[in-house]
Amino acid sequence: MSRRKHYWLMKSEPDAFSIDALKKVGVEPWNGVRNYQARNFMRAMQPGDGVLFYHSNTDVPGIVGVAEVASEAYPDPTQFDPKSDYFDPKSTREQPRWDLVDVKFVKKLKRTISLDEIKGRADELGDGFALVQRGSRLSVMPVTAAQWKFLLSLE
DNA sequence: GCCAACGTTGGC
DNA sequence: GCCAACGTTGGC
Repeated sequence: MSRRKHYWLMKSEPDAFSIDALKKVGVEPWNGVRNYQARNFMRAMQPGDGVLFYHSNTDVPGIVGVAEVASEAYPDPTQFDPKSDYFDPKSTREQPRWDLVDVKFVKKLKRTISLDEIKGRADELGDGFALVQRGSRLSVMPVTAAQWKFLLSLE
């Protein structure tokens, strides 16, 4: 089954995992997502989908790079590991709660497309872009092809 | 099933 | 470090 390429935005705190860290390892399992909506978006991902890599909780939050979905969703192993911060005692191997996808480095942007700048372009992005919705804490969200194109044109 | 309490996210 | 917004938990 193939389908048209979809686009996403994924947030990471650079202290925990940055675009530079992804560049270094090449491919990384995107573990630790513990939000059902974000998980469901990952379940909808297919290899080859585009990912905007976003740095949150940092001096200048914003889009810093481009990555690519490199696997279908599969159970996040950290949910089974009692020593992990992401351990979930309610999750079992028979019935895992949390999935992840592998994410592959594509490129680092020449500059950060800051959240400030993105907010300033809200009109061009259209309503309901989850990133700039008040109070939105979603860490994985869909991006339309038009939004993808527009955001990368700002680089 | 309601909702208060609590924990987390993430901008500032 | 603060705190608003939001999701989850658990008592009832």
